Amino acid sequence: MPPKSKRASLPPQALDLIAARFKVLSEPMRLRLLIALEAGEKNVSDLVAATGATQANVSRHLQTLTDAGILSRRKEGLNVFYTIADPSIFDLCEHVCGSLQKRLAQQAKAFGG
Amino acid sequence: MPPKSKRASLPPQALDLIAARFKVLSEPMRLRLLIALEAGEKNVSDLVAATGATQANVSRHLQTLTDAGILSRRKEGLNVFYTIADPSIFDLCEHVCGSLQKRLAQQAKAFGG
DNA sequence: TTACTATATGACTATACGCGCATATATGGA
DNA sequence: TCCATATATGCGCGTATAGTCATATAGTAA
Repeated sequence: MPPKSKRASLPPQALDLIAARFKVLSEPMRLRLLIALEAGEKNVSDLVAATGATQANVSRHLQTLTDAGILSRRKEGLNVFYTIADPSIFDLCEHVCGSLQKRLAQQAKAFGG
Repeated sequence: MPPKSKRASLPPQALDLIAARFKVLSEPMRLRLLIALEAGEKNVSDLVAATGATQANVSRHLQTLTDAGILSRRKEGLNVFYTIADPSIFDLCEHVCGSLQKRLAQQAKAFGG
């Protein structure tokens, strides 16, 4: 998103793209896959083991993340290895987490914690 | 999200919260409302005019954003005014936009643009 | 070739969600 | 009181999507 001065005139198309990006990150299982991949390249079987999900389900989510440009694929024999292609998403996640922590802390205080 | 060193041990519950946050931001209409509100407090009628959406639809999205702690409500007579309660979301949006621009530029170059 | 492994995908179900319509709930004025 | 205005909400529809199961595809080895 452009800086504030230009934001109000964003074409609807651009907002759709930004929203789509957020949507890709809005599934816990996909976040799990990303975190598992932060330590480095892994193949599908590794990710199935790391997440406890079905192989089919893992494959689908990996496809979604790859289509979004967040992951990249590398085929090697029978295996397919996935890597983080856009590390900036972790900045995003940390940002969100900070915001959530602040809010939860406020709520806790309001409750008398 | 915690820094990389602690990220791998995040409880599933935390990931659900983060994913939920992203989901709130994954609707173009909600982004439109946020951008409209960045200029300052507005009531529902203003936002209906600004977005061209139905009053019912605007009300629903405002509720979603308020429940997420992103907006805050202030009632004044017949009107209800909404404000950005968590300005940090704009940092998020800019981050996403930068990432998208980089990727689209690469694709354009790969296409011979 | 056949058998085996790793990954992807078609079909299906269940659920969630955005939207519109109508209506309910305030609040203020005559 | 009665009416108008501003906002919220119950209901239904259509669509999107996560998940599972079974199967297809691709690569390896014998």
